Amino acid sequence: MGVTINDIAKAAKVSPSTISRVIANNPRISAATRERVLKIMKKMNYHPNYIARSLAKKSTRIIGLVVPGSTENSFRHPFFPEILRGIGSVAYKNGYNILISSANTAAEEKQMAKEFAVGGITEGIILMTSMIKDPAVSELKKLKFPFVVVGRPQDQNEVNWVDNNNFSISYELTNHFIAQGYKKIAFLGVSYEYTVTIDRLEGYKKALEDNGFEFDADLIVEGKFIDDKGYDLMNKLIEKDITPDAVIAIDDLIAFGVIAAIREKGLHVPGDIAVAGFNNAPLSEYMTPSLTSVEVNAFTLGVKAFELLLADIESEHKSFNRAIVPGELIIRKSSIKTF
Amino acid sequence: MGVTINDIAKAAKVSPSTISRVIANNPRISAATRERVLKIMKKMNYHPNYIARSLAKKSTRIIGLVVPGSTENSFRHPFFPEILRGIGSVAYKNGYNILISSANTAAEEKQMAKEFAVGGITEGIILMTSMIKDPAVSELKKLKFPFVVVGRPQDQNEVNWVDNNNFSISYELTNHFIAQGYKKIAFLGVSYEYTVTIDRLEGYKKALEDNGFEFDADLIVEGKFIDDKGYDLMNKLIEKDITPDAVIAIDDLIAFGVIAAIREKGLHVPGDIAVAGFNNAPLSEYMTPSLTSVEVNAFTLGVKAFELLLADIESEHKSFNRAIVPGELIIRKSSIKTF
DNA sequence: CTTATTTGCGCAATCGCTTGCACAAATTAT
DNA sequence: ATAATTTGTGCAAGCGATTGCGCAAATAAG
Repeated sequence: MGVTINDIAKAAKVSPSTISRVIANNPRISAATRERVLKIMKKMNYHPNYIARSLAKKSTRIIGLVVPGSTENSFRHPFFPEILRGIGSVAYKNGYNILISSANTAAEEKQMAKEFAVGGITEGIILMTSMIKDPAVSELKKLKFPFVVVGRPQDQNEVNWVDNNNFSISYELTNHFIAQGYKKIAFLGVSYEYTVTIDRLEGYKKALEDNGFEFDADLIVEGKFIDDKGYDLMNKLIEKDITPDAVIAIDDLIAFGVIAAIREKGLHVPGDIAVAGFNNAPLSEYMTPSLTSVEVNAFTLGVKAFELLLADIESEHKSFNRAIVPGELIIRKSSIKTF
Repeated sequence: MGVTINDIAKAAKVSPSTISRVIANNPRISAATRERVLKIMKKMNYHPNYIARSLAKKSTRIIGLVVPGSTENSFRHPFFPEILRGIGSVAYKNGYNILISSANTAAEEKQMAKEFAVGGITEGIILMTSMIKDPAVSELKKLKFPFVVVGRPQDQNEVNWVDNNNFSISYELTNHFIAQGYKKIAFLGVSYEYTVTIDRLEGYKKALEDNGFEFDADLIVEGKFIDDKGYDLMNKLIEKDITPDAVIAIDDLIAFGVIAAIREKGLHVPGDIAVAGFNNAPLSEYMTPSLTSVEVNAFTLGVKAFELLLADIESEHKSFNRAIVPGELIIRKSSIKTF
């Protein structure tokens, strides 16, 4: 089918090794033969077979990206594409391509991660998960395969990871409400399986504590990032006859639903209930009222993730590194007290 | 490093071929040895090397995804992640993984597509481009490599492609405005390099024509999907002292900017100027006013793209196929005439 | 003008797995 | 009981590259 290195060798009347060395720019090849070979390669429309090369060199220049659940679900949230953008931007510069796994369950995710690792396809893996106990993480740890996790993992000192300063940014956001005189601040969308929500919840608690507020478990509503709708979560609160004066949603998409639920009750945002989210969804600034949120710089998270991964791949001596990408509180109208 | 098929062979005191046949579930292997080998494989923690297998079998179970410009830019728009979701959902079921190219220029894009194809890495390529003259398309055509284009390509009868019914859906949208009595309908974000915008523009023109309206070139503003801001495009119109009573934006993200520009002039949407977009961005329904748009079912586009590609990869006799995924006009408040 | 280096290239093993062919042993047919 | 099949494995040649080692010719050093 394709023309191989041997075909070129024959045509150029040299050995295949010479061709290989021409391709590799090996200085031991004379300028004359180099030129001649290159010309023949061009004429015969030769292109190296990456699979064969990878086998021989034991290096593929491919990194794996394993996303939680299926790509089908994950990419529904703008956060993931942003990460991918970030990874892609640096990966390209370093000559790496990205292989995306498709898996549906946590078990499959682990399986895919394993195959990527032991199968010799990828040189390293970026794991987009922040589940407290992720089977893929323990698997990769066991295999001693280069990988980095996006989102603080439980065993944070034994893996590479990148994350935001979720604790402090949530602390800051909560303080923003308190400073304006809000007293009954609800926190919606907590899932104890994800460190990201745990960290944000802790920041919230600490802010309450530092301001002499009592923590009220009734103001916390559990729910998942992607699967649950903010509308339903807010209604859970309403059904229990609890009316906060401010709501922190774990994600902007949740916040949108929250606002819808509030309005359905005839109340106003921020007049009656102030609202803020996280992750600064693309359109949060365009809504009415514009939504206070936290920019998590997902793009940068992706960049840092790749950089850590590359360092891991290239380093001789294992060490575990992390990168904390600061989030930025973006105060907009939905959280500003009106008089 | 890893344990190979030979290690297993030695441990099981059989030949490597037998191991390979066990893995391949070849019926000529007796149940007894099969069991024994499987047990040893498990115990020694063996996993097949996909690179070696791919080389031997000349099949990788990987498809390539080539995106226009860099992933860095493309994934900024929700459309691409949606396509990816769709592709991923079917690819997974068929045991395919997805390799994403990162390229910055059209030339690099062509180069990547070529490498994916001739390099033996991928078995087929999905090209996310709808540029009129895409060098990657002609390259792949020349190579006779399986690929499908997302977006109607110029040589639509000589490649596989998927797309929306852009012409008719745009026709419908324009009619929606006309039916309500709008008379001066602007069309923002036309780029003559992309068939998608051309098709939509044609639908718009046809609707004007069918209703006895004269086409007014002054109402057309050129601009690019991702790079240009709707705010600037709308201001180009305003600067020329042209005030339409309705605006069709080539994309919702453009529409958002358009609305901002309109408001800055002290005008109202839809009171003074009605607005509609395309691609039904996730938050279009939540804005105030909610934005009339066209759902393009990008997920389905991705699904169809993969299906066509798979058919191409597996088919003996080449034929060119297409899939038209209907878009749906979603009428919301931004385009409803108020009295 | 030797001897030591450097330069330029070929040999052949290797990367880990697949597969057509061969062939003995076991099974079935005659 | 012999011939014809079927069953179960092994041999060895690929797949298309890379690379350590060796060696002759060219160049530099003494």
